[in-house]
Amino acid sequence: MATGRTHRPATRSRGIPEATVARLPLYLRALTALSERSVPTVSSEELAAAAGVNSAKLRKDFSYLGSYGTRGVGYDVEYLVYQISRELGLTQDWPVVIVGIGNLGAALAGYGGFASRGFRVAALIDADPAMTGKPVAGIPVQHSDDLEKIIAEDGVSIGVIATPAGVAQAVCDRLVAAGVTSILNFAPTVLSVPDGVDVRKVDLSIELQILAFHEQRKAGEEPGDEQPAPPQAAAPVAPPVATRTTAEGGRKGPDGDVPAVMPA
Amino acid sequence: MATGRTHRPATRSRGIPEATVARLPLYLRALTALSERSVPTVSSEELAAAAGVNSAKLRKDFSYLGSYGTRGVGYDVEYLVYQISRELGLTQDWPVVIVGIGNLGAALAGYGGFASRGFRVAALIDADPAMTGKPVAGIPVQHSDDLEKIIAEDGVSIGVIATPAGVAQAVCDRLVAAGVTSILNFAPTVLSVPDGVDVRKVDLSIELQILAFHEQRKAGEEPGDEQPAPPQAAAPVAPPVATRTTAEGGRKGPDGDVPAVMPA
DNA sequence: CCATCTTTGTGCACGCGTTCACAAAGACAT
DNA sequence: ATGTCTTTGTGAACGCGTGCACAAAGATGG
Repeated sequence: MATGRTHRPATRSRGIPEATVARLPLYLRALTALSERSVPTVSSEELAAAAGVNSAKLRKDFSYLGSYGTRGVGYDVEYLVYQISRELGLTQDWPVVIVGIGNLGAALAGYGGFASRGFRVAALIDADPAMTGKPVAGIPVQHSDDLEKIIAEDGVSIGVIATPAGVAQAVCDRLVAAGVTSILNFAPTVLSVPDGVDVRKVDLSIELQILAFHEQRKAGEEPGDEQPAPPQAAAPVAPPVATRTTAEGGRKGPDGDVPAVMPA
Repeated sequence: MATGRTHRPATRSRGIPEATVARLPLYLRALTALSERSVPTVSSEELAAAAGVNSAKLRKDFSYLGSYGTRGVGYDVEYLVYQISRELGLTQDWPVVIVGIGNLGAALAGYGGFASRGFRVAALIDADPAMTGKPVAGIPVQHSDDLEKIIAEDGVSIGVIATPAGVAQAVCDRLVAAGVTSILNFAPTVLSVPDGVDVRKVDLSIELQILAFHEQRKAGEEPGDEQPAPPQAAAPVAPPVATRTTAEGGRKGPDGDVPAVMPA
Protein backbone atom coordinates (compact mmCIF):
# COMPACT_ATOMS: atom_id res chain seq x y z
CA MET A 1 0.00 0.00 0.00
CA ALA A 2 1.86 2.79 -1.05
CA THR A 3 -0.63 4.98 0.46
CA GLY A 4 -0.87 7.08 3.48
CA ARG A 5 -4.01 8.43 4.97
CA THR A 6 -3.23 11.03 7.46
CA HIS A 7 -6.15 11.36 9.77
CA ARG A 8 -9.90 11.13 9.40
CA PRO A 9 -11.68 8.86 11.84
CA ALA A 10 -12.44 6.13 9.43
CA THR A 11 -14.91 6.07 6.67
CA ARG A 12 -17.48 8.70 7.53
CA SER A 13 -20.81 8.15 9.14
CA ARG A 14 -22.93 6.52 6.52
CA GLY A 15 -20.23 6.33 3.91
CA ILE A 16 -18.31 3.78 1.95
CA PRO A 17 -15.46 1.89 3.63
CA GLU A 18 -12.04 3.15 2.70
CA ALA A 19 -10.96 -0.24 1.45
CA THR A 20 -13.92 -0.29 -0.89
CA VAL A 21 -13.19 3.18 -2.22
CA ALA A 22 -9.67 2.06 -3.03
CA ARG A 23 -11.06 -0.76 -5.17
CA LEU A 24 -13.68 1.22 -7.05
CA PRO A 25 -11.16 2.56 -9.58
CA LEU A 26 -10.16 -1.01 -10.24
CA TYR A 27 -13.70 -2.07 -10.95
CA LEU A 28 -14.21 1.01 -13.05
CA ARG A 29 -11.26 0.14 -15.24
CA ALA A 30 -12.46 -3.40 -15.79
CA LEU A 31 -15.99 -2.18 -16.51
CA THR A 32 -14.76 0.40 -18.97
CA ALA A 33 -12.92 -2.28 -20.86
CA LEU A 34 -16.09 -4.35 -21.02
CA SER A 35 -18.06 -1.33 -22.09
CA GLU A 36 -15.74 -0.80 -25.03
CA ARG A 37 -16.29 -4.36 -26.07
CA SER A 38 -20.00 -3.66 -25.90
CA VAL A 39 -20.62 -6.26 -23.26
CA PRO A 40 -24.03 -5.43 -21.81
CA THR A 41 -23.90 -7.23 -18.47
CA VAL A 42 -21.42 -9.06 -16.26
CA SER A 43 -21.71 -11.33 -13.29
CA SER A 44 -19.87 -10.61 -10.07
CA GLU A 45 -17.74 -13.65 -10.79
CA GLU A 46 -16.57 -12.44 -14.17
CA LEU A 47 -15.97 -8.89 -13.10
CA ALA A 48 -14.14 -10.02 -10.00
CA ALA A 49 -11.81 -12.10 -12.11
CA ALA A 50 -11.14 -9.15 -14.39
CA ALA A 51 -10.40 -6.88 -11.48
CA GLY A 52 -8.34 -9.47 -9.70
CA VAL A 53 -10.44 -9.75 -6.57
CA ASN A 54 -12.74 -12.15 -4.80
CA SER A 55 -16.33 -12.15 -6.05
CA ALA A 56 -17.82 -11.99 -2.57
CA LYS A 57 -15.75 -8.94 -1.85
CA LEU A 58 -16.87 -7.32 -5.03
CA ARG A 59 -20.52 -7.91 -4.27
CA LYS A 60 -20.13 -6.50 -0.81
CA ASP A 61 -18.34 -3.50 -2.22
CA PHE A 62 -21.17 -2.84 -4.63
CA SER A 63 -23.72 -3.32 -1.90
CA TYR A 64 -22.37 -0.17 -0.28
CA LEU A 65 -23.29 1.76 -3.39
CA GLY A 66 -26.76 0.35 -3.55
CA SER A 67 -28.49 -2.55 -5.21
CA TYR A 68 -27.39 -2.13 -8.75
CA GLY A 69 -27.45 -5.73 -9.84
CA THR A 70 -30.13 -8.07 -11.05
CA ARG A 71 -30.25 -11.48 -9.49
CA GLY A 72 -29.85 -14.29 -11.92
CA VAL A 73 -28.32 -11.93 -14.45
CA GLY A 74 -25.58 -9.74 -13.10
CA TYR A 75 -24.75 -6.06 -13.39
CA ASP A 76 -25.52 -3.70 -16.20
CA VAL A 77 -22.11 -2.55 -17.37
CA GLU A 78 -22.98 0.93 -18.55
CA TYR A 79 -25.09 1.68 -15.56
CA LEU A 80 -22.42 0.54 -13.15
CA VAL A 81 -19.76 2.56 -14.94
CA TYR A 82 -21.90 5.59 -14.45
CA GLN A 83 -22.66 4.92 -10.80
CA ILE A 84 -19.06 4.30 -9.85
CA SER A 85 -17.89 7.31 -11.82
CA ARG A 86 -20.38 9.46 -10.00
CA GLU A 87 -19.49 8.02 -6.63
CA LEU A 88 -15.81 8.71 -7.22
CA GLY A 89 -16.57 12.21 -8.35
CA LEU A 90 -15.33 11.56 -11.86
CA THR A 91 -18.30 13.16 -13.51
CA GLN A 92 -16.83 16.51 -12.70
CA ASP A 93 -13.69 18.19 -13.85
CA TRP A 94 -10.69 18.15 -11.52
CA PRO A 95 -7.94 20.59 -12.37
CA VAL A 96 -4.58 19.36 -11.11
CA VAL A 97 -1.23 21.07 -10.76
CA ILE A 98 2.04 19.22 -10.91
CA VAL A 99 4.89 20.80 -9.00
CA GLY A 100 8.43 19.81 -9.84
CA ILE A 101 8.99 19.13 -13.52
CA GLY A 102 12.00 16.87 -13.41
CA ASN A 103 12.11 13.44 -14.98
CA LEU A 104 9.21 12.24 -12.93
CA GLY A 105 7.13 15.38 -13.22
CA ALA A 106 7.50 15.30 -16.98
CA ALA A 107 6.47 11.67 -17.04
CA LEU A 108 3.39 12.47 -15.02
CA ALA A 109 2.52 15.42 -17.23
CA GLY A 110 2.50 13.13 -20.22
CA TYR A 111 0.68 10.32 -18.53
CA GLY A 112 -2.51 9.52 -20.38
CA GLY A 113 -4.21 8.22 -17.29
CA PHE A 114 -4.67 11.74 -16.07
CA ALA A 115 -6.68 13.16 -18.87
CA SER A 116 -8.64 10.03 -19.45
CA ARG A 117 -10.64 10.17 -16.27
CA GLY A 118 -11.80 13.66 -15.57
CA PHE A 119 -8.47 14.96 -14.43
CA ARG A 120 -7.02 17.91 -16.24
CA VAL A 121 -3.48 19.14 -15.89
CA ALA A 122 -4.14 22.79 -15.15
CA ALA A 123 -0.50 23.74 -14.78
CA LEU A 124 3.07 22.54 -14.52
CA ILE A 125 5.13 24.38 -11.96
CA ASP A 126 8.87 24.40 -11.40
CA ALA A 127 11.27 26.52 -9.39
CA ASP A 128 13.94 26.56 -12.07
CA PRO A 129 13.73 29.79 -14.07
CA ALA A 130 15.34 28.01 -17.00
CA MET A 131 12.28 25.79 -17.24
CA THR A 132 9.76 28.60 -17.28
CA GLY A 133 7.91 28.80 -20.53
CA LYS A 134 9.36 25.58 -21.83
CA PRO A 135 6.59 23.29 -23.00
CA VAL A 136 6.44 19.84 -21.44
CA ALA A 137 3.91 17.43 -22.83
CA GLY A 138 2.43 20.38 -24.64
CA ILE A 139 1.97 22.49 -21.55
CA PRO A 140 4.24 25.44 -20.80
CA VAL A 141 5.97 25.26 -17.44
CA GLN A 142 5.24 28.14 -15.10
CA HIS A 143 7.48 29.48 -12.39
CA SER A 144 6.76 28.59 -8.79
CA ASP A 145 6.50 32.25 -7.87
CA ASP A 146 3.08 32.19 -9.46
CA LEU A 147 1.94 29.09 -7.62
CA GLU A 148 -0.64 30.84 -5.48
CA LYS A 149 -2.05 32.79 -8.37
CA ILE A 150 -2.39 29.70 -10.55
CA ILE A 151 -4.18 27.74 -7.90
CA ALA A 152 -6.57 30.53 -7.10
CA GLU A 153 -7.41 31.30 -10.72
CA ASP A 154 -8.07 27.76 -11.77
CA GLY A 155 -9.71 26.70 -8.55
CA VAL A 156 -7.28 23.83 -8.17
CA SER A 157 -7.91 21.55 -5.21
CA ILE A 158 -5.57 18.68 -6.07
CA GLY A 159 -1.82 19.05 -6.19
CA VAL A 160 0.87 16.59 -7.21
CA ILE A 161 4.31 16.97 -5.66
CA ALA A 162 7.18 15.59 -7.72
CA THR A 163 9.96 17.71 -6.29
CA PRO A 164 13.11 16.62 -4.46
CA ALA A 165 12.45 15.54 -0.89
CA GLY A 166 14.13 18.59 0.52
CA VAL A 167 11.57 21.08 -0.69
CA ALA A 168 8.49 18.89 -0.61
CA GLN A 169 7.22 20.10 2.74
CA ALA A 170 7.69 23.73 1.77
CA VAL A 171 5.84 23.18 -1.50
CA CYS A 172 3.15 21.31 0.37
CA ASP A 173 2.69 24.18 2.80
CA ARG A 174 2.33 26.66 -0.02
CA LEU A 175 -0.15 24.47 -1.85
CA VAL A 176 -2.26 24.05 1.26
CA ALA A 177 -2.10 27.74 2.10
CA ALA A 178 -3.24 28.49 -1.43
CA GLY A 179 -6.28 26.30 -1.06
CA VAL A 180 -5.28 22.82 -2.18
CA THR A 181 -6.94 20.17 -0.04
CA SER A 182 -5.71 16.95 -1.64
CA ILE A 183 -2.11 16.07 -2.30
CA LEU A 184 -0.45 13.23 -4.12
CA ASN A 185 3.13 13.06 -2.94
CA PHE A 186 5.92 11.41 -4.91
CA ALA A 187 8.73 12.83 -2.81
CA PRO A 188 10.24 10.42 -0.30
CA THR A 189 9.21 12.38 2.76
CA VAL A 190 6.48 12.36 5.33
CA LEU A 191 4.37 15.43 4.77
CA SER A 192 2.53 17.01 7.63
CA VAL A 193 -0.65 18.82 6.80
CA PRO A 194 -3.50 20.40 8.74
CA ASP A 195 -6.75 18.57 9.35
CA GLY A 196 -9.02 18.43 6.39
CA VAL A 197 -6.23 17.93 3.90
CA ASP A 198 -5.74 14.50 2.39
CA VAL A 199 -2.34 13.19 1.48
CA ARG A 200 -1.55 10.07 -0.45
CA LYS A 201 1.97 9.06 -1.15
CA VAL A 202 3.61 7.00 -3.82
CA ASP A 203 7.07 5.86 -2.91
CA LEU A 204 9.03 3.75 -5.34
CA SER A 205 11.78 3.07 -2.89
CA ILE A 206 9.40 1.71 -0.28
CA GLU A 207 7.71 -0.58 -2.76
CA LEU A 208 11.04 -2.00 -3.79
CA GLN A 209 12.08 -2.56 -0.21
CA ILE A 210 8.91 -4.47 0.49
CA LEU A 211 9.58 -6.65 -2.52
CA ALA A 212 13.13 -7.19 -1.34
CA PHE A 213 11.86 -8.37 2.01
CA HIS A 214 9.66 -11.02 0.44
CA GLU A 215 12.34 -11.91 -2.04
CA GLN A 216 14.81 -12.49 0.72
CA ARG A 217 12.35 -14.65 2.56
CA LYS A 218 11.67 -16.74 -0.49
CA ALA A 219 15.39 -17.31 -0.93
CA GLY A 220 15.87 -18.20 2.69
CA GLU A 221 13.05 -20.71 2.85
CA GLU A 222 13.96 -23.36 0.34
CA PRO A 223 17.16 -24.52 2.02
CA GLY A 224 15.02 -26.08 4.70
CA ASP A 225 13.40 -23.63 7.00
CA GLU A 226 16.69 -22.15 7.94
CA GLN A 227 16.68 -19.78 10.80
CA PRO A 228 15.24 -16.78 8.97
CA ALA A 229 17.38 -14.31 10.82
CA PRO A 230 19.80 -14.76 13.65
CA PRO A 231 18.06 -12.83 16.42
CA GLN A 232 21.19 -10.87 16.94
CA ALA A 233 21.48 -12.44 20.32
CA ALA A 234 24.23 -14.68 19.14
CA ALA A 235 27.38 -13.32 17.70
CA PRO A 236 27.00 -14.08 13.99
CA VAL A 237 26.06 -11.74 11.24
CA ALA A 238 28.12 -8.69 11.20
CA PRO A 239 27.79 -8.07 14.83
CA PRO A 240 26.72 -4.52 14.63
CA VAL A 241 30.25 -3.87 15.54
CA ALA A 242 32.41 -2.25 12.96
CA THR A 243 31.63 -4.10 9.80
CA ARG A 244 30.90 -2.83 6.38
CA THR A 245 27.88 -4.77 5.26
CA THR A 246 28.67 -5.09 1.61
CA ALA A 247 25.98 -3.68 -0.53
CA GLU A 248 27.48 -0.45 0.51
CA GLY A 249 31.03 -0.46 -0.55
CA GLY A 250 31.14 3.18 0.20
CA ARG A 251 28.41 4.22 -2.10
CA LYS A 252 26.68 7.43 -1.42
CA GLY A 253 22.99 8.04 -1.33
CA PRO A 254 22.27 10.83 -3.75
CA ASP A 255 19.67 12.37 -1.59
CA GLY A 256 21.58 11.51 1.50
CA ASP A 257 20.69 8.12 2.61
CA VAL A 258 22.73 5.02 3.04
CA PRO A 259 22.16 1.46 4.12
CA ALA A 260 24.37 2.14 7.08
CA VAL A 261 25.85 -0.38 9.40
CA MET A 262 26.55 -0.27 13.04
CA PRO A 263 28.81 -0.29 16.02
CA ALA A 264 27.30 -2.19 18.87
CA MET B 1 -2.84 1.72 -0.89
CA ALA B 2 -1.48 1.53 -4.16
CA THR B 3 -0.36 -1.86 -3.46
CA GLY B 4 -1.51 -5.23 -4.45
CA ARG B 5 -0.54 -8.43 -2.85
CA THR B 6 -1.63 -11.30 -4.94
CA HIS B 7 -1.81 -14.31 -2.75
CA ARG B 8 0.21 -15.66 0.12
CA PRO B 9 -1.70 -16.71 3.21
CA ALA B 10 -0.73 -13.80 5.32
CA THR B 11 2.55 -13.10 6.93
CA ARG B 12 4.30 -16.43 7.27
CA SER B 13 4.37 -18.64 10.28
CA ARG B 14 6.50 -16.86 12.80
CA GLY B 15 7.09 -13.85 10.64
CA ILE B 16 6.49 -10.15 10.65
CA PRO B 17 3.00 -8.81 9.90
CA GLU B 18 2.63 -7.40 6.43
CA ALA B 19 1.51 -4.05 7.78
CA THR B 20 4.68 -3.84 9.80
CA VAL B 21 6.88 -4.73 6.86
CA ALA B 22 5.29 -1.90 4.91
CA ARG B 23 6.29 0.54 7.61
CA LEU B 24 9.86 -0.61 8.10
CA PRO B 25 11.14 1.39 5.13
CA LEU B 26 9.53 4.43 6.66
CA TYR B 27 11.32 3.93 9.95
CA LEU B 28 14.52 3.22 8.12
CA ARG B 29 14.33 6.50 6.31
CA ALA B 30 13.73 8.46 9.48
CA LEU B 31 16.52 6.61 11.24
CA THR B 32 18.93 7.22 8.40
CA ALA B 33 18.25 10.91 8.64
CA LEU B 34 18.97 10.80 12.36
CA SER B 35 22.09 8.79 11.74
CA GLU B 36 23.39 11.45 9.39
CA ARG B 37 22.88 14.03 12.05
CA SER B 38 24.86 11.77 14.36
CA VAL B 39 22.03 11.36 16.80
CA PRO B 40 22.98 8.37 18.95
CA THR B 41 19.60 7.31 20.37
CA VAL B 42 15.98 8.10 19.84
CA SER B 43 12.80 7.40 21.78
CA SER B 44 9.81 5.69 20.26
CA GLU B 45 7.93 8.93 20.64
CA GLU B 46 10.43 10.98 18.66
CA LEU B 47 10.93 8.41 15.97
CA ALA B 48 7.22 7.88 15.61
CA ALA B 49 6.72 11.57 15.07
CA ALA B 50 9.43 11.62 12.42
CA ALA B 51 7.92 8.67 10.63
CA GLY B 52 4.40 9.99 10.95
CA VAL B 53 2.96 7.13 12.96
CA ASN B 54 1.69 6.35 16.41
CA SER B 55 4.38 5.57 18.99
CA ALA B 56 2.56 2.52 20.31
CA LYS B 57 2.38 1.16 16.81
CA LEU B 58 6.05 1.76 16.29
CA ARG B 59 6.98 -0.04 19.48
CA LYS B 60 4.82 -2.96 18.55
CA ASP B 61 6.37 -3.06 15.12
CA PHE B 62 9.85 -3.16 16.59
CA SER B 63 8.82 -5.84 19.04
CA TYR B 64 8.37 -8.17 16.08
CA LEU B 65 12.02 -7.71 15.23
CA GLY B 66 13.21 -8.33 18.74
CA SER B 67 13.95 -6.28 21.80
CA TYR B 68 16.29 -3.72 20.40
CA GLY B 69 15.49 -0.85 22.73
CA THR B 70 16.64 0.12 26.17
CA ARG B 71 13.99 1.08 28.65
CA GLY B 72 14.38 4.50 30.02
CA VAL B 73 16.58 5.47 27.10
CA GLY B 74 15.22 4.54 23.70
CA TYR B 75 16.69 2.91 20.64
CA ASP B 76 20.26 2.99 19.39
CA VAL B 77 19.94 4.63 16.01
CA GLU B 78 22.83 2.94 14.22
CA TYR B 79 21.99 -0.45 15.57
CA LEU B 80 18.36 -0.15 14.57
CA VAL B 81 19.31 1.01 11.09
CA TYR B 82 21.37 -2.11 10.71
CA GLN B 83 18.71 -4.44 12.06
CA ILE B 84 15.97 -3.06 9.86
CA SER B 85 18.22 -3.06 6.81
CA ARG B 86 19.05 -6.65 7.42
CA GLU B 87 15.43 -7.61 8.01
CA LEU B 88 14.42 -5.97 4.76
CA GLY B 89 17.22 -7.68 2.92
CA LEU B 90 18.93 -4.43 2.12
CA THR B 91 22.33 -5.67 3.16
CA GLN B 92 22.53 -7.55 -0.06
CA ASP B 93 22.65 -6.39 -3.63
CA TRP B 94 19.45 -6.52 -5.64
CA PRO B 95 19.86 -6.19 -9.38
CA VAL B 96 16.74 -4.75 -10.98
CA VAL B 97 15.64 -4.50 -14.58
CA ILE B 98 13.32 -1.79 -15.84
CA VAL B 99 11.25 -2.70 -18.85
CA GLY B 100 9.71 0.05 -20.93
CA ILE B 101 11.90 3.13 -21.19
CA GLY B 102 9.35 5.79 -21.95
CA ASN B 103 8.93 8.93 -19.92
CA LEU B 104 8.23 6.99 -16.78
CA GLY B 105 10.85 4.35 -17.31
CA ALA B 106 13.47 7.02 -17.85
CA ALA B 107 12.38 8.79 -14.71
CA LEU B 108 12.68 5.58 -12.75
CA ALA B 109 16.10 4.85 -14.22
CA GLY B 110 17.30 8.18 -12.95
CA TYR B 111 15.62 7.95 -9.60
CA GLY B 112 18.18 8.18 -6.83
CA GLY B 113 16.08 6.17 -4.46
CA PHE B 114 16.99 3.03 -6.33
CA ALA B 115 20.71 3.10 -5.96
CA SER B 116 20.65 4.49 -2.49
CA ARG B 117 19.33 1.41 -0.80
CA GLY B 118 20.96 -1.67 -2.17
CA PHE B 119 19.10 -1.69 -5.45
CA ARG B 120 21.10 -1.61 -8.63
CA VAL B 121 19.68 -0.99 -12.07
CA ALA B 122 21.10 -3.96 -13.91
CA ALA B 123 19.51 -3.13 -17.22
CA LEU B 124 17.05 -0.95 -19.08
CA ILE B 125 14.98 -2.80 -21.63
CA ASP B 126 12.75 -1.49 -24.38
CA ALA B 127 11.06 -2.99 -27.40
CA ASP B 128 11.79 -0.05 -29.65
CA PRO B 129 14.88 -0.77 -31.80
CA ALA B 130 15.48 2.96 -32.06
CA MET B 131 16.11 3.07 -28.34
CA THR B 132 18.63 0.26 -28.31
CA GLY B 133 22.07 1.41 -27.30
CA LYS B 134 20.87 4.87 -26.40
CA PRO B 135 22.04 5.76 -22.89
CA VAL B 136 19.38 6.74 -20.41
CA ALA B 137 20.55 7.95 -17.04
CA GLY B 138 23.95 6.69 -18.02
CA ILE B 139 22.82 3.19 -18.81
CA PRO B 140 22.51 1.96 -22.39
CA VAL B 141 19.08 0.64 -23.30
CA GLN B 142 18.95 -2.96 -24.44
CA HIS B 143 16.48 -4.54 -26.76
CA SER B 144 13.73 -6.69 -25.34
CA ASP B 145 14.81 -9.60 -27.49
CA ASP B 146 17.62 -10.07 -25.02
CA LEU B 147 15.39 -9.95 -21.96
CA GLU B 148 15.81 -13.58 -21.01
CA LYS B 149 19.56 -13.49 -21.47
CA ILE B 150 19.95 -10.35 -19.39
CA ILE B 151 17.93 -11.73 -16.52
CA ALA B 152 19.76 -15.00 -16.50
CA GLU B 153 23.21 -13.50 -16.67
CA ASP B 154 22.72 -10.95 -13.95
CA GLY B 155 20.62 -13.18 -11.74
CA VAL B 156 17.86 -10.59 -11.65
CA SER B 157 14.92 -11.44 -9.43
CA ILE B 158 13.14 -8.09 -9.37
CA GLY B 159 11.58 -6.53 -12.44
CA VAL B 160 9.93 -3.16 -12.93
CA ILE B 161 7.28 -2.85 -15.61
CA ALA B 162 6.82 0.63 -17.04
CA THR B 163 5.37 -0.32 -20.39
CA PRO B 164 1.99 0.55 -21.89
CA ALA B 165 -0.85 -1.43 -20.36
CA GLY B 166 -1.36 -3.42 -23.51
CA VAL B 167 1.91 -5.29 -23.35
CA ALA B 168 2.35 -5.41 -19.58
CA GLN B 169 1.00 -8.92 -19.15
CA ALA B 170 3.15 -10.26 -21.95
CA VAL B 171 6.24 -8.64 -20.50
CA CYS B 172 5.29 -9.95 -17.10
CA ASP B 173 4.98 -13.47 -18.43
CA ARG B 174 8.39 -13.28 -20.03
CA LEU B 175 9.97 -11.90 -16.89
CA VAL B 176 8.47 -14.64 -14.77
CA ALA B 177 9.44 -17.33 -17.22
CA ALA B 178 12.98 -16.01 -17.18
CA GLY B 179 13.16 -16.28 -13.43
CA VAL B 180 11.95 -13.01 -11.98
CA THR B 181 9.93 -13.57 -8.81
CA SER B 182 9.09 -10.02 -7.75
CA ILE B 183 7.45 -7.43 -9.94
CA LEU B 184 6.73 -3.77 -9.46
CA ASN B 185 4.05 -2.82 -11.94
CA PHE B 186 3.42 0.74 -13.12
CA ALA B 187 1.15 -0.21 -15.97
CA PRO B 188 -2.57 0.28 -15.31
CA THR B 189 -3.46 -3.39 -15.57
CA VAL B 190 -4.09 -6.29 -13.30
CA LEU B 191 -1.26 -8.74 -13.77
CA SER B 192 -1.80 -12.39 -13.19
CA VAL B 193 1.17 -14.40 -12.05
CA PRO B 194 1.79 -17.91 -10.80
CA ASP B 195 2.08 -18.67 -7.12
CA GLY B 196 5.33 -17.68 -5.57
CA VAL B 197 5.64 -14.49 -7.55
CA ASP B 198 4.96 -11.21 -5.78
CA VAL B 199 3.42 -8.28 -7.54
CA ARG B 200 3.07 -4.79 -6.24
CA LYS B 201 1.44 -2.10 -8.29
CA VAL B 202 1.71 1.63 -8.38
CA ASP B 203 -1.15 3.27 -10.15
CA LEU B 204 -1.23 7.03 -10.45
CA SER B 205 -4.70 7.09 -11.86
CA ILE B 206 -6.11 5.12 -8.96
CA GLU B 207 -4.50 7.36 -6.39
CA LEU B 208 -5.99 10.40 -8.04
CA GLN B 209 -9.41 8.85 -8.16
CA ILE B 210 -9.29 8.12 -4.47
CA LEU B 211 -8.34 11.71 -3.79
CA ALA B 212 -11.18 12.86 -5.99
CA PHE B 213 -13.60 10.80 -3.97
CA HIS B 214 -12.58 12.44 -0.71
CA GLU B 215 -12.43 15.82 -2.36
CA GLN B 216 -15.96 15.47 -3.60
CA ARG B 217 -17.11 14.46 -0.17
CA LYS B 218 -15.45 17.41 1.45
CA ALA B 219 -17.17 19.71 -1.00
CA GLY B 220 -20.52 18.09 -0.43
CA GLU B 221 -20.38 18.30 3.34
CA GLU B 222 -20.10 21.97 4.10
CA PRO B 223 -23.50 22.99 2.74
CA GLY B 224 -25.00 21.27 5.74
CA ASP B 225 -24.80 17.54 5.58
CA GLU B 226 -26.58 17.52 2.30
CA GLN B 227 -27.51 14.18 0.90
CA PRO B 228 -24.09 13.19 -0.46
CA ALA B 229 -25.45 11.46 -3.50
CA PRO B 230 -28.91 10.82 -4.78
CA PRO B 231 -29.26 7.11 -4.02
CA GLN B 232 -30.62 6.50 -7.43
CA ALA B 233 -33.69 5.18 -5.75
CA ALA B 234 -35.68 7.81 -7.54
CA ALA B 235 -36.40 7.45 -11.20
CA PRO B 236 -33.48 9.33 -12.72
CA VAL B 237 -30.43 7.79 -14.12
CA ALA B 238 -30.92 4.97 -16.50
CA PRO B 239 -32.83 2.38 -14.55
CA PRO B 240 -31.14 -0.92 -15.22
CA VAL B 241 -34.43 -2.36 -16.20
CA ALA B 242 -35.18 -3.05 -19.79
CA THR B 243 -32.94 -0.28 -21.01
CA ARG B 244 -31.11 -2.57 -23.34
CA THR B 245 -28.08 -0.58 -22.57
CA THR B 246 -27.74 -0.53 -26.25
CA ALA B 247 -24.85 -1.92 -28.07
CA GLU B 248 -22.67 0.85 -26.81
CA GLY B 249 -22.81 4.47 -27.73
CA GLY B 250 -19.61 4.56 -29.66
CA ARG B 251 -17.38 6.31 -27.19
CA LYS B 252 -13.68 5.78 -27.46
CA GLY B 253 -10.77 6.21 -25.10
CA PRO B 254 -7.07 6.75 -25.66
CA ASP B 255 -5.65 3.63 -24.18
CA GLY B 256 -9.03 2.15 -23.91
CA ASP B 257 -10.46 3.85 -21.01
CA VAL B 258 -12.75 6.78 -20.72
CA PRO B 259 -14.16 9.00 -18.06
CA ALA B 260 -17.41 7.56 -19.09
CA VAL B 261 -20.33 9.62 -18.17
CA MET B 262 -23.80 8.62 -18.90
CA PRO B 263 -27.02 9.43 -20.54
CA ALA B 264 -29.13 10.57 -17.66
C1' DC C 1 21.72 0.09 47.87
C1' DC C 2 17.44 2.27 47.38
C1' DA C 3 14.16 5.46 45.36
C1' DT C 4 12.56 7.71 41.48
C1' DC C 5 11.82 8.58 36.87
C1' DT C 6 11.77 7.49 32.03
C1' DT C 7 10.65 4.58 28.31
C1' DT C 8 10.04 0.09 26.47
C1' DG C 9 7.37 -4.12 25.55
C1' DT C 10 2.89 -6.15 25.52
C1' DG C 11 -1.82 -7.95 27.18
C1' DC C 12 -6.22 -6.70 25.93
C1' DA C 13 -10.13 -4.85 23.70
C1' DC C 14 -12.11 -2.95 19.77
C1' DG C 15 -13.15 -2.14 14.96
C1' DC C 16 -12.40 -2.77 10.10
C1' DG C 17 -12.00 -5.89 6.35
C1' DT C 18 -12.46 -10.44 4.39
C1' DT C 19 -14.65 -14.62 3.47
C1' DC C 20 -18.12 -18.11 3.79
C1' DA C 21 -22.42 -19.70 2.99
C1' DC C 22 -27.13 -19.18 2.17
C1' DA C 23 -31.73 -17.20 1.69
C1' DA C 24 -34.14 -14.21 -1.34
C1' DA C 25 -34.93 -12.39 -5.90
C1' DG C 26 -35.60 -12.60 -10.30
C1' DA C 27 -35.04 -14.64 -15.18
C1' DC C 28 -36.50 -18.21 -18.06
C1' DA C 29 -38.62 -22.37 -19.69
C1' DT C 30 -42.51 -25.21 -19.70
C1' DA D 1 -48.57 -20.19 -13.20
C1' DT D 2 -45.33 -22.90 -11.51
C1' DG D 3 -40.83 -24.82 -11.08
C1' DT D 4 -36.03 -24.56 -11.86
C1' DC D 5 -31.83 -22.36 -12.17
C1' DT D 6 -28.71 -18.55 -11.76
C1' DT D 7 -26.76 -14.85 -9.30
C1' DT D 8 -27.22 -11.24 -6.07
C1' DG D 9 -27.16 -9.27 -1.42
C1' DT D 10 -25.97 -9.99 3.29
C1' DG D 11 -25.75 -12.14 8.12
C1' DA D 12 -22.28 -14.03 10.73
C1' DA D 13 -17.74 -15.61 11.96
C1' DC D 14 -13.08 -14.86 11.85
C1' DG D 15 -8.57 -12.66 11.65
C1' DC D 16 -5.59 -8.78 11.23
C1' DG D 17 -4.32 -4.22 12.65
C1' DT D 18 -4.63 -0.44 15.90
C1' DG D 19 -4.43 1.93 20.14
C1' DC D 20 -4.83 2.06 25.18
C1' DA D 21 -2.89 1.52 29.31
C1' DC D 22 0.18 -0.49 32.39
C1' DA D 23 3.67 -3.50 34.37
C1' DA D 24 8.47 -4.45 33.92
C1' DA D 25 13.13 -2.95 32.98
C1' DG D 26 16.67 -0.20 33.36
C1' DA D 27 18.97 4.39 33.95
C1' DT D 28 20.06 7.93 37.09
C1' DG D 29 20.72 10.36 41.42
C1' DG D 30 21.25 10.40 46.24
